[in-house]
Amino acid sequence: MAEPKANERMEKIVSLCKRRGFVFQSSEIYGGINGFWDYGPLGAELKRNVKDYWWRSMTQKREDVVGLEATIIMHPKIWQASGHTSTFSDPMVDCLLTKKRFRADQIDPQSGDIHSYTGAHDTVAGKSSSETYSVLIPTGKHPEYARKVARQFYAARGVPAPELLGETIETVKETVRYNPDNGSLLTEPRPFNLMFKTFVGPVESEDNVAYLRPETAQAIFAQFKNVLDVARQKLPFGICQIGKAFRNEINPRNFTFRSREFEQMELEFFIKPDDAAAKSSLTGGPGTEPNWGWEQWHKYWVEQRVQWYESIGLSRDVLDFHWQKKEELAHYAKATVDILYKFPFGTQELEGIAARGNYDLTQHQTFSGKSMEYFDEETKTRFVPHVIEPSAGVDRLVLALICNAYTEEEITDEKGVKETRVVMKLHPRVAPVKVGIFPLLKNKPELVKKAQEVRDLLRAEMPVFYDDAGAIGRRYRRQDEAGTPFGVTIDFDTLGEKPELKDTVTLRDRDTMQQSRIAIGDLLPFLLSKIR
RNA sequence: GCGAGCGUAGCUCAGUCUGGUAGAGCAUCACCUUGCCAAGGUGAACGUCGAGGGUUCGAAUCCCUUCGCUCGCUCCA
Repeated sequence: MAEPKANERMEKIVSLCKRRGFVFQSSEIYGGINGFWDYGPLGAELKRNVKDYWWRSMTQKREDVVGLEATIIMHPKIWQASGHTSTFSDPMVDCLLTKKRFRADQIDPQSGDIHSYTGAHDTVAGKSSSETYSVLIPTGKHPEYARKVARQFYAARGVPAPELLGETIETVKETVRYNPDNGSLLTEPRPFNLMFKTFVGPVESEDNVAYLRPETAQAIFAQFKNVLDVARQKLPFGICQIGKAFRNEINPRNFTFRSREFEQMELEFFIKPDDAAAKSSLTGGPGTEPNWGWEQWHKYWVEQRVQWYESIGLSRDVLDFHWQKKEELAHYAKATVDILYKFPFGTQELEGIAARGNYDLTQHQTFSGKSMEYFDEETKTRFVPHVIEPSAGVDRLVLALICNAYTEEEITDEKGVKETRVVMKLHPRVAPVKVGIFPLLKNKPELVKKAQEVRDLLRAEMPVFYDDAGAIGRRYRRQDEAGTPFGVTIDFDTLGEKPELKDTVTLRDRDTMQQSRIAIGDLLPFLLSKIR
């Protein structure tokens, strides 16, 4: 449960995101658009750092994963094969009395007597309604049951003491048009297309309907054979992709957490089926066992991913893990682990790591008629590879990093005055700006000149922010809110006022506010070691 | 999609009940001041009060519609 305090915290975070330029509402000048968000200067850097680091962790630091960048719009058959066309367009119906919503295909067929009315009026109040309405009751049940429900319906439409008009009774079998709970008529089924639809080519005809992808994963399966042919990889190996996905969420919520346009980082790690793996003696990728089955690979990837989160500042104690129970699993999944973050608005999923068997490749083999089989030279067997899928939401992760970094500290200065310091304790790896550079005083040209030299030295290698406005303490605090992990101040000692300190600067640590003296020549190696 | 609440300067909010042509604090910019942890001085800029329509001599304020945000329900592949 989100307590009021948690809600307050979230509001402060949203406010800081706007004030400092992490996140803006999309199309704000036109009143905004529900479920879409933009990243401002700091947010864009932060998100890019997250994606770059993930990409490097997958493709650069491993031998056994290669990248892919596929289009957002693909052949519509892909979504038939994946099952999205059917499961993403459930018709929904609402109860006309209670407004409760049902999936139309989940209503049990019922039989009984339908009592229909052409309207109702209340002569005393002088109100009437000509809306038609009907109620289903089991055959033989007293008609008053139906009339009671109908009176409630008309009462809710402004007829205080309704006298029912034009009652007719009809016996029906196997209807799904009535609410099983109270017999009330439901609305007409309305399609809920959770995939964004568009048309390829200038003519809007049913023949050229296409969809904006609701996930990036299917492109990996669809291109599996091509990648296999060119990448000189043997099982086990993975294909990863970062890209936009689109879902027409019924109800976007919780800031950027559930957006209609969002970005995913997905890996499909292909492995041998257990029986083929058991016969194997060749080693796979670095640090891997030759004959691991899907359970071991699944656990391996869960651990890999948790370590990755730790390396950007999300420790195990702010994460949560949910091993899905048998009955929660999608029918094709053998196991799924959700990695969750404890957001102020509740503990919510960042990443799902699913063991999907060979379901997806088999589906595409069936729908495309093209073989998805892999020939294992060692065991001389042919099979459709199985897959482990770590699938993470970039925007959710960025939001988690922002929430996790947001810190308010009570500071007591030397005069004993208390104040609050707001600091974004982002890990240096993902922080948008790595170092702030400040001349102690801006009206001393020699300080400014030296500070600009330091700025030019560093900005070739990392994002820096140069600031000479106002008091030095104020500049430090401004960078605290931006999450800049280090501050460098150029003072008169840098210029050689005390000869032994010539060409040294003050290095200030964001989290501890500790200051130390460091030679300008040592700055770059020091900073690079912290941000890589 | 339903219900409730909210929407006024970059941010936090007052003003709305009792219509009379928009305010505070912080932030921003310039100059002065500045000797390492923000809120000294002087000056400046900043809102068609979410949008549209209506009532009225006159609307931030009353009415209707709409968009957005929050919470609950629903949904969650």
